[in-house]
Amino acid sequence: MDQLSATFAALADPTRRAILARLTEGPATVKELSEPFDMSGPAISKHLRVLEKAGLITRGREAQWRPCQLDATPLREVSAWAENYRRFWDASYTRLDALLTEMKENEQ
Amino acid sequence: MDQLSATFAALADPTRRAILARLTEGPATVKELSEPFDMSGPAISKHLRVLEKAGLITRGREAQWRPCQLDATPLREVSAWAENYRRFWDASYTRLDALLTEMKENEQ
DNA sequence: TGGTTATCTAACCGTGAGGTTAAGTACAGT
DNA sequence: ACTGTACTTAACCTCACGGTTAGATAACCA
Repeated sequence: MDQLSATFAALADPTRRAILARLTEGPATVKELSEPFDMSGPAISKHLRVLEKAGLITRGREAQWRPCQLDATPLREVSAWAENYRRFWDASYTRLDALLTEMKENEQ
Repeated sequence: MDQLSATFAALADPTRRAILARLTEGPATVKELSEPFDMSGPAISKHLRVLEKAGLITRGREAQWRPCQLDATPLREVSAWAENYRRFWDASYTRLDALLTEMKENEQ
């Protein structure tokens, strides 16, 4: 699976997006991350594994804790990918497109 | 499944992203969209169904054709979501963050 | 040493995703 | 009316996902 697909797949789950949102406030242990969810530990562990494989988090070791930290690097690609479609949803870009089309037609 | 999850899930497949890319050049029939892929018709039909349910394409009817058209509206949400993480990957934002942190520490 | 806490691994389960083939539907052209 | 083209539906297969429980591992604490 390519990087971008892995990133999108990781982001497709609301639990994982919530974990990322929590990590914007700083590192956290697995226990802390699992608090908000009515879900078993292993389930959270699996989500963290998915996020780690997608490169969205990194994990350390401190005694019996495995602190998680956000790594937003893959989101740069997501943002860049979406940007290529901005002109298809952004009204001002649409107007610009229309203007350019009109100019192109007039010059023929 | 919520809208954002559906959008991310739809984008997680490279075939579907390629279809969207093709549709930026204008509407296309199912046959045209399936040309680049070594894949059966029904497989493409399923991908189009996923894209349609995610609101990323709209479909018309013209005789025996079902032309597909890009609708990038859901990508606005994707872009907005990613923007919330920009400061975690963008170097200039990182420097700004560091500066703000330093200022905050100094004023205490 | 024993007990508690944090976390992961293993085995399992139900469901849905992504693919196939075969058959059905709908329209066009002759 | 017949044939071909475009597309969908139905049935099926395989496999990965998201969850579970039970047991293993590792570190701290008394």
